[in-house]
Amino acid sequence: MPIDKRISDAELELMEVLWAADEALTSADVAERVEERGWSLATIKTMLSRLVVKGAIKHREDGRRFLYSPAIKREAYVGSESRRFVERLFGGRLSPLVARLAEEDALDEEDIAAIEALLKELKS
Amino acid sequence: MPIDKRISDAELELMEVLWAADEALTSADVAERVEERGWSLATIKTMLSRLVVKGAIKHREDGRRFLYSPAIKREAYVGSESRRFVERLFGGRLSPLVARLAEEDALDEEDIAAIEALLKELKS
DNA sequence: CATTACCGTTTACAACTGTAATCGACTCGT
DNA sequence: ACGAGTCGATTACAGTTGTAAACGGTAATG
Repeated sequence: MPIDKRISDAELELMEVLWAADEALTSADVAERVEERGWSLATIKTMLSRLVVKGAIKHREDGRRFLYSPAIKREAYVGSESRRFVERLFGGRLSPLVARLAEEDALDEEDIAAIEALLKELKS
Repeated sequence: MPIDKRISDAELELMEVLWAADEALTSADVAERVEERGWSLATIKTMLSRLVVKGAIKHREDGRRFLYSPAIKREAYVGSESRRFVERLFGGRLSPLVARLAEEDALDEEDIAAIEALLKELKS
């Protein structure tokens, strides 16, 4: 199902943790995996609740804890955000984005080669 | 100078108007150019003030009106937002973004050709 | 000159964000 | 069984955003 509300920056970090996990996680598990952010456990619980309300994750009860897991796929989210982004700043076209990043030296050889390979693939 | 605060979605629409104009515009001029959004003039004035505070635009007095113009270049803004975006969702690499959009059929022949040309250019 | 029109500024207010303390309920160790 | 710990839920609170009305001053108009 598609997401109705947007996912904020901080929330996205929790999503990444859940997407990366192969199993559903408790809030404590999540906290442990974003420890470097220095968020209090309370903060993480708040964000998890908000993500549930937004429909981005779901939880299953396990005793008196919740086990959280993504309700949307990363590819779907990333895809819609990407479309939104190129729409917003580049009139829906990807090439001006590539041009801009190239101009900013934000592309290295490896990336260039990867993109070329992708495009070659596409044309077949 | 770099932007300290982020520019919101609605604000960006006003920025686009100012970037597109060849001369500084009054709030009424701006309103006229985003008429289709149905914003009240008051709303537009609020957003312009906020943009001034954010340092994204500046204004020059002309009698008792202000003439607004961008304080940052579109390329600079778009560049930093783009870097931020690929950083946030693709670990700073552009190729996965291209892959994702390709997967979503968000790329047409024309776009692909344009990107290939760009890359060819880059390698020389 | 009084009224009207038009400025930018100030104030408003709800939704969303970041960040967290507190609360009521339950469980676990001693 | 009692206190300590732990859960999720509720409440908090400032900053941002979207959206706009109200305000105070000046300029134009009749």
